[in-house]
Amino acid sequence: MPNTTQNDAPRSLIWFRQDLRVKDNPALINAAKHEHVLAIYIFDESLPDKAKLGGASKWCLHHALISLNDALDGNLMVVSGNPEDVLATVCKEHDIGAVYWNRMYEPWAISRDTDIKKELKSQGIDVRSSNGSLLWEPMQVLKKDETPYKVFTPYYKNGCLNAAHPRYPERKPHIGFVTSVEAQTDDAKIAALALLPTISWDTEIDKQWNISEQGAQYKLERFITEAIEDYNEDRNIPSIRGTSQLSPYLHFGLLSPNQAWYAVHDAFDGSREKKGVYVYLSELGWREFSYYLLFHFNDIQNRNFNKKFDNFPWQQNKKYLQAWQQGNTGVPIIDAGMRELWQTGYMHNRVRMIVASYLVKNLMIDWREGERWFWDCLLDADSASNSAGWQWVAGSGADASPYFRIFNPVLQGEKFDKQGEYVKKYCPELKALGNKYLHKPWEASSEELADANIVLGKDYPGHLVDLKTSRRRALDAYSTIK
DNA sequence: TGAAATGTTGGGGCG
DNA sequence: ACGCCCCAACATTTC
Repeated sequence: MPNTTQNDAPRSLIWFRQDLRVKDNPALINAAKHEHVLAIYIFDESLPDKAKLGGASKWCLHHALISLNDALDGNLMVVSGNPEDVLATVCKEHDIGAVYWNRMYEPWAISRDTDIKKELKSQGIDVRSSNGSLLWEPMQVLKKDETPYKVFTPYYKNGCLNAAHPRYPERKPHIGFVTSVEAQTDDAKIAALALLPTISWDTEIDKQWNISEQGAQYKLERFITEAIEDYNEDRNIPSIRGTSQLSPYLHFGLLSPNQAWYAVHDAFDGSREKKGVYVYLSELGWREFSYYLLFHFNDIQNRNFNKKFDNFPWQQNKKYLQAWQQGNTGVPIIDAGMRELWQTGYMHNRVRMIVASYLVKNLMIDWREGERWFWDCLLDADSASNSAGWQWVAGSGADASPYFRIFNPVLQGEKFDKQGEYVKKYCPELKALGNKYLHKPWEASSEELADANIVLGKDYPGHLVDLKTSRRRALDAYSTIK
């Protein structure tokens, strides 16, 4: 940080939030320059509804905290409460002279942090925030006229790629901890936050995800050695591991985007020529763009970016919404995706787009319903990416997919899940159905269904809505607002 | 990071 | 050999 002299208070505090790692953590590096460091995580249950974690997210957080505490040799103080009160008390009790954190960009977090900064400063404490979760911060990328970009490509190419290079990842600093019984934590103390589910739906998830800083590094290495070269093609196929699967780690900051960005760059000698490399880096760019939009146009979580959509005749239909949520729409690729989400807390990206298009267009249900369900169910739930993604699909977002671009889930299934491996994994009742009707069982004859031991409406649902007429209906609705 | 509708072309069957 | 029709296959436009 230029032109700032280091505060020479002997004791500093680092407030961990969504940066649960010891490597490449700017706030931790700053805090560690002091003789003694108090590390704290504050679990706040009084957050606004929009910010309250869903079950899968909580599960992730639990493991992330265990991992962080471990990396800090048991010196992560873990408490429940209101951050403003907790910080004021802890700073007093432990004679803290400087407080550090990495910035968050959700509007509620910005206003909370602003208040806390003011309060702590009034107590004579030095407070500094750093950038620990974005490659380029929203305020530093603007058009020539000083206004924010609204279209991805110029934002990324002219704004980001021409700006100063992102920070190169830094090492874990040497840390001298405050010695205090109160600041010592064991696993039981983290367990007491009750972040784990009371019924154990998480055994499957447990096998698939190693939520730790080390686990993030493994995933990143696997991605670079095994998947990135064919990323451009393979990322579309839900039955294979063609995507990076780094989103949960990025969300909680077990991995910084800088670590991902430079690991990929360095592995390919700094060249972006390989298609998969270029495309992956631009996916990190989309993540940046989501935060950028959230920062500059801060109501994208609740409001249509494109105001025309305020008049869109969304349908309220509990039955349709529930069928979608439970994976009982009768459209195999949709149901497989929604069941994957429910069972594993994750959904393949291609399938996320397909199920979102189906909800918003074929069922004509408000994107906010989908956004809320994803928020509740996803391990990697992230309000910036989630709201930007849903608005993109709905057509109401900045640089969105045009409304008339409607996915046909049958064609998408036939294109990206040819052999039905993905569908059959989550809809095992369709196991014996041949490829011809696998993605459209409602068109199979009763003999073919009988051969596959399926009675539609009993073993597997009949389809909720006709794809052709519901598509037509959505287009007609769109013409009323354009 | 669509899909359907519509338009164009060219080969082959056929009188 | 020729024109006509049909219809894939591909291209373009439209939603």
